[in-house]
Amino acid sequence: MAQHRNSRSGHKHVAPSPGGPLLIAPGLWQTAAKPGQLLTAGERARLAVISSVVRLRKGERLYTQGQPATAVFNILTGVAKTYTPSSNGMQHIVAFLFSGDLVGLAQNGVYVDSAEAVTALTGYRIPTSALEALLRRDADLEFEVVCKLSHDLREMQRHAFFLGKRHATAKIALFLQMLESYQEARNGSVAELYLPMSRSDIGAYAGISLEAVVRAFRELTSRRVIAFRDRRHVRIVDRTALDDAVAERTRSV
Amino acid sequence: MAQHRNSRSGHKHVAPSPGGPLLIAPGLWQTAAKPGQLLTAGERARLAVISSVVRLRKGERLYTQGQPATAVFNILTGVAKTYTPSSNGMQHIVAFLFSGDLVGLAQNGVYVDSAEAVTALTGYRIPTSALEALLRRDADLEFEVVCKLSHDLREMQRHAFFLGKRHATAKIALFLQMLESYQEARNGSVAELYLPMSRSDIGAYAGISLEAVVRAFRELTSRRVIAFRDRRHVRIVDRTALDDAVAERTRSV
DNA sequence: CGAGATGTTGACCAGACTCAACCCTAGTGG
DNA sequence: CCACTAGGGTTGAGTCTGGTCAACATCTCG
Repeated sequence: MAQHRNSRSGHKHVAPSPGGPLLIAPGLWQTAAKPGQLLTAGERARLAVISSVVRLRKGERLYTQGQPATAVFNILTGVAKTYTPSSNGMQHIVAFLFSGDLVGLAQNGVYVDSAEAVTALTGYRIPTSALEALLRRDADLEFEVVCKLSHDLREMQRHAFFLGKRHATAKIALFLQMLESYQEARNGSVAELYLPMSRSDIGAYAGISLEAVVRAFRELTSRRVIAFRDRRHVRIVDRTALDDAVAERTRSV
Repeated sequence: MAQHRNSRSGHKHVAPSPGGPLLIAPGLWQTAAKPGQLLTAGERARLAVISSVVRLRKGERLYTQGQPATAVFNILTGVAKTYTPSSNGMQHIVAFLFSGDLVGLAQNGVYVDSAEAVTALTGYRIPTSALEALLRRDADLEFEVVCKLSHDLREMQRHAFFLGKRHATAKIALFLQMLESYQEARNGSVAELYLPMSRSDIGAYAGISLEAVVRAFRELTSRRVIAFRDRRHVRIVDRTALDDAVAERTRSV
């Protein structure tokens, strides 16, 4: 792998080798300073040794539900989704995955869902056998994995909470808040949200039809809570009103 | 390390010693023989050293959302629920916890939800500081925790899937299947399901009103899919029809 | 420039929520 | 042993959201 590194000017070149896997999550029991990258340089290097880089185009599969789970994936850039088939041929989206996330949950050696790229994607492919061996040797690294899994668990709980909302508008409002916190954790503050996924993906994630997604967006737009620049870029205009929408009460102007 | 300290007077001591904490989950990457207890006797003993036994009556709190997360709980007997406040003073139930489960998820040192006993409860209270120290020393034990967290993550995904269902009957059918798999993993095969929680708890878990819960139960009963012995005991009569109900199509017979 | 995919809008209708009444059942005290 | 009570549980009537279907608009890419 790429060995020669420039001197300690503090700058790493990104193009060929991004410096190893990335795990992003807030602290668990420590009141961590800032939610950020969990791994030390050494840990990233050790993980990099056992992993390979993957690149996928939009729409390509990472893995398929029911197949033998030979690897876990760590996303570097781009967005992925995991999904399971639902009732009428539709798919239920389990999660959207961003940089610093781990994908590839297994049970009894088999993937429990399918994953595909929502945008162009780069990431690491980490074989499970090497990963397990490494984890059993390196308790500190493994502890970071525990933190990350705990974080993912909380995120799933938020998703569940969100699916429990009755009104489509509340779901969409919560979805926007979720996206915002994701993008803020990665890119710092954002003036404008980017929606990489299609309307039907949002619907499949929120548990509503894509028409309901559109209606909810229209509702929030007409109430001057959000404003679209184009179909993929929104700005949150009135944060208080967005909170009200999440709480499922109509804003009393 | 201290070996035997359980003869301390004044401290709660379990008469029929349960042998230490219990972690129940299926395998992750290995095609494990049987989904069962993950910990070795040694691991259980090491955990027991740092934990204390707790006993709660029905309705008592384990911990409260927002308070400093000083401990994790491991359930031995009984049922607990975790919940967060929802819109209109209602509560959204995040999960029901059974024996072999871990409760007490934290973020930045603070509990992310509240937990209380649904039935009389016994369990272990494991202080986070001692737990973290132990995990960082014992990678194999920690790996079991990784497996358990992965399992919980899958369970949350099932819950989310379940909340995405449109029809109340489908949700209730899925809820029954979930309860069954829980009880089978613990007690072996069960001829009859026990519902320890109230109808409103089921509604708060399923994201529907308690009236809808009742109506769904009535619907399934009148279709001869299930049969109630009393309000807390159900028997699954027609498994195929139950699957059909989960898939949100009416049975064509 | 055209064709297929994606996004938007409207009309209609089924199903779940709300509200309000009533029915059990377990637990209490006479 | 029984009457009483409080809390959950059950049922019904009316309202309203969101699903479905169908038409149309817009975008993307060859």
